[in-house]
Amino acid sequence: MNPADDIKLRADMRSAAPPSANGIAAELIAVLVAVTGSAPRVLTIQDRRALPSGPFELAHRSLQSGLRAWVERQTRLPLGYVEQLYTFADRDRAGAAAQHVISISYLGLTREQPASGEYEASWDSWYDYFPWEDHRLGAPPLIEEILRPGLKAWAAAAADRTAQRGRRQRAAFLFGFDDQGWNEELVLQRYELLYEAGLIPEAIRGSSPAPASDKAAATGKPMILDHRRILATGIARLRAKIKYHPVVFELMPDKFTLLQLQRCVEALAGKPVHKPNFRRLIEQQELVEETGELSQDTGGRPAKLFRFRRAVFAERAISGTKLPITGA
Amino acid sequence: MNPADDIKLRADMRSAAPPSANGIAAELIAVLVAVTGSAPRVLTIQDRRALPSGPFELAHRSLQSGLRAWVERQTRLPLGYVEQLYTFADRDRAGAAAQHVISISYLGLTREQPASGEYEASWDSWYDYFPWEDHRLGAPPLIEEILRPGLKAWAAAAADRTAQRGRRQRAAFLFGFDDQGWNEELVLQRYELLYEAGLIPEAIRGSSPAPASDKAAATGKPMILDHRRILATGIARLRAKIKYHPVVFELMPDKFTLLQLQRCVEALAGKPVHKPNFRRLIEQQELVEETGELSQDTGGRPAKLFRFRRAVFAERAISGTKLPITGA
DNA sequence: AAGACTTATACTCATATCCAGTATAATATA
DNA sequence: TATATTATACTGGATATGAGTATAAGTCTT
Repeated sequence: MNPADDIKLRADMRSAAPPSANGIAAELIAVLVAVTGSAPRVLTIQDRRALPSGPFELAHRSLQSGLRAWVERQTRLPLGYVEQLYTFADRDRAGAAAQHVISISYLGLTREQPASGEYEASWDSWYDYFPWEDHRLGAPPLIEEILRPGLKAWAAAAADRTAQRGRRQRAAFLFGFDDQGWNEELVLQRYELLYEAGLIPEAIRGSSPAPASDKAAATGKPMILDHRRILATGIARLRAKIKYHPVVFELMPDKFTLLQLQRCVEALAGKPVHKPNFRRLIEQQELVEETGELSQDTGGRPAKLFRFRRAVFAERAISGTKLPITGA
Repeated sequence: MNPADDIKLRADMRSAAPPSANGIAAELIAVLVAVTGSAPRVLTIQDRRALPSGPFELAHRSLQSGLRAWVERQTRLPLGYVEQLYTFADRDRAGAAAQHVISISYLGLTREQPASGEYEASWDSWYDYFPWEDHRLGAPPLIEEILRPGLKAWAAAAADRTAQRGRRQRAAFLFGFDDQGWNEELVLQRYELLYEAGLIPEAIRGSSPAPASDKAAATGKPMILDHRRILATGIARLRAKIKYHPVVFELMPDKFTLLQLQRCVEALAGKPVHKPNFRRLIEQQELVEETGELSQDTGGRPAKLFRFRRAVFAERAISGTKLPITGA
């Protein structure tokens, strides 16, 4: 890809240090997540086509604290939870220009804030980028209508019969064809399958994000370079994490109803959750306590407001919690 | 690339490639694991005080393939499974010299080979470095005899009563005091607790690994810099992984008995496994198939030899498997 | 004001999973 | 021949999990 592009992308977020003759440049890429109501959101820049990234600075004690400081300075968002995702240095990921760049990606959770308006940053539903991942109202029609035929064609194009069968099985397993069930954690694997099958615009080398067409919309909004892959990694990690780690609360306001909490989990998991079981697990584990107040804007019977018991966080953070999201 | 670079598996580990004026140096650190009989082993160099590391080279398509090539050339070990662990760039991790170094650590599984004798590399039981992690014969006495008093003193030294209580609880939870149960996955947390409590020699800044004393032996063999922390990360990751991913087979010879497989799992988990349940799960999932042969050197009734069904690997690698290791 | 509708909250039940214990078969060794 | 060691098979019980149903307490519509 064209170096000029690359610079411009980050005109707003400060440019990464250019690689010197001997050394290697390092940059941080952040997947910042918030949830508003029932929408899982991710912070993007550059007309929603890029994840925020910034140079690695040596001024900080650790990578993590460096990222934290950088994000909080740029967006004024208080970061609740930060976790390293993956480090990339693939030679072909960005063409010649990026050969000497190491990208360290992070997942960060925050409460959405109107702030961060500066730098043309915006919060977008992550299902804009992965429309096939939202199964809260059942499997999205586009899977049967567009992805399945596309994957079928790709499978048929394999060299021999064994390879064809392998491709079909892989596609069927990942996308839950033939009632195989939907495993919401396989976000990255699904994206990479579609990529391999040529259904993702980014897969066409050197192509700049194409203008939106109907078909393109079905395979999700593109991003520059491999940013969509990094986003997929972040979503997958978060979906896995919420099952045994009380990180959901980092995304909630101070006071919330149990249904709000459930909606938040559903937004992340992309799956409906059984209400009675959800409540049973939450209360059983003593993760929350009543505030004594009631929420009036439920539209029905007022709901009790709860607060996360920060006290348990320390212990539960290491021991783990449970949420009723079926594995496969 | 220059072979001379890469060669030495770093005879003198201290200095990674010197950072240039503008750039940053990157290095790879590998936690290579094998299992012999009932001993979980890790490949070390430098008189068993360091993990193998090497420079990051730009010649490879990806970080992962770079690591693979490097390890296989250096040790002649076929790497079965490779996974990225974590990327460190902590400013204080190695003193001033390493300020500009980014370390990318990897976990690699292999079948142990007498090879790799070159470069003073050796295979050591990882319980030499973490003697408190081996609970196959029950909790090691050193926990009650040495660690518990040490942790108790550390807790008492906290500022106020609340902090004291917090420390006590954390220690009790991590080490399973008062019958809280042992969670084998918390390897890193336990190491860091001991580090924080000043019970780990590496915690004393600038101290070179002290000569072995009785007490030092109880807190495990030291390593240089933060290598022991990286090893702890690798062990923790592997212990978590074997529960839902069929990676154990990467450590087994082609043909094996079910008891050998169980011993391997026990070696990694540091916990005994219930034999009937273990066998049921393995066979139920059709992970293995009989070879038809029998092993005579069991000492008792000859055992059937099994072989891993590589066919399932592809699917199971994404869907997951189960092993009967109790979580906590 | 009545009825419909939405949401909160509580309870029950069947099933799957998992843990643990026990029994028996086949071989080596004393 | 007796004993120890290992392989292999079977059985019961506690617990977790998934799904369904019922009732209470409000709002909204007509």
